Amino acid sequence: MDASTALNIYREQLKKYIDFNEAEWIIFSQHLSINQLKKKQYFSEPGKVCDKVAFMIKGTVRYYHIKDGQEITGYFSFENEFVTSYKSFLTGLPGLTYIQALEDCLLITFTHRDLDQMLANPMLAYKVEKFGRLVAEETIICYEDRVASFITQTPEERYLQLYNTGKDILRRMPQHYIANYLGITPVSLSRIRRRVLTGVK
Amino acid sequence: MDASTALNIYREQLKKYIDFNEAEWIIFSQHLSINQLKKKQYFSEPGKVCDKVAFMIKGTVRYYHIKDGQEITGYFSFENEFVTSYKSFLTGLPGLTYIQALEDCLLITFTHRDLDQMLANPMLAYKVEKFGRLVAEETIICYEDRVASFITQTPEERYLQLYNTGKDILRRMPQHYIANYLGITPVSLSRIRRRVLTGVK
DNA sequence: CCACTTTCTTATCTTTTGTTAACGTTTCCT
DNA sequence: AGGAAACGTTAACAAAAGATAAGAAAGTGG
Repeated sequence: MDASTALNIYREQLKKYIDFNEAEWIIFSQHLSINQLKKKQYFSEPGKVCDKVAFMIKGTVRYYHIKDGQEITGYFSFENEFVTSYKSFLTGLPGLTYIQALEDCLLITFTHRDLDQMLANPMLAYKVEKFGRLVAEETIICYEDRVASFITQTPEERYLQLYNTGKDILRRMPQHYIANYLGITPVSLSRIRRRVLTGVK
Repeated sequence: MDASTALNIYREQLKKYIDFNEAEWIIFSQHLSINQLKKKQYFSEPGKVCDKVAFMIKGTVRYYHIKDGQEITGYFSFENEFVTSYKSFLTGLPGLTYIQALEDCLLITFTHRDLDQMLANPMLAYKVEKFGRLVAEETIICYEDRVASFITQTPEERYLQLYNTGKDILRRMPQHYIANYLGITPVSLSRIRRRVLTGVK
């Protein structure tokens, strides 16, 4: 895929949040970069500041932490979703999360510095503020549901909910990553699946 | 406390996000209401749209769901924090959460309709957009940490972290609410506390 | 001030999850 | 193609959490 196709996809997807006119888009797009990741490359690593927000044109990433020498996968991103270590990006402090490409990825990114420049530009400031607010609000809604699932549901119920709504994750991610995502071990998820899918035991 | 004192506190606290000049504040504050809740009254209830964002001047609330006839407390808000059922407010759809006063509360609120009016007012739009973005981003950071705690920590580790950083919750909330907040039962938290605080068993 | 509710702990028992290890299968890499 | 790594399941055991109930302590509201 060439750069201009990718940018057009981005512009189209952004209409969900904000509709730039031609003049605005010319300036906005000057702050964008194309970023390609080979499988297993990192978009972000613990100890480093994640100073970019990416939009996934093609590919998938997973977010994971290391605890006691073990990888624990907390999240995934797919096509047409944003990718960043939000807290690190917003605070400018080093993050704790690996963000790793699971397939070759094509990303469109802007840096925090570019964001600041856009917010300082009267041509763009208002729409970029709105863009930021809407993306942040959408993110909050996802988190609200996710936290509620940890508070009110058992691991088995979380799996069933994912089974009914999370086809992308189930289809495209290995099961031991999904187990982490649900807050349980891979062995435990294997047992839950036997209970749920076969009715045995 | 009288209304003007409360509004001054609000204005002062908002400086963390945005600094309104006199003219702006006059307009902004016309969209604010004072809202008092007696202990046990509800700020929001399941099945109803939460169409207000509140700022807590005085008091505390808890957020809870009902599951299988049981209350499950998911969150708390204290003085100088925002209070809303974010998803319901943003989508305009009925929420699932009770937000209940645990003490008599003094709140400053604006409705979604007022927010729309402010965003439509060129005098305020830019600063209110920014205000919304910054509050949303702060909320995301809290959620990111909270989800990480469910993914990477055991209930005991979550309790210890709260013990080291969450003095307000520990000091002001009954233990069975805290248990829910940590994603466990009150009985289980009582056992964890014995293990942790006495070293027994 | 007294009854009533709420809160917390403890005990017992059951269920679930974690841990570790083994095994077969699939996928990956060169 | 062939060796290595990754993946999913299962088993056995230990550890933890859930459910339920009982009782003590603290707080609440007439």
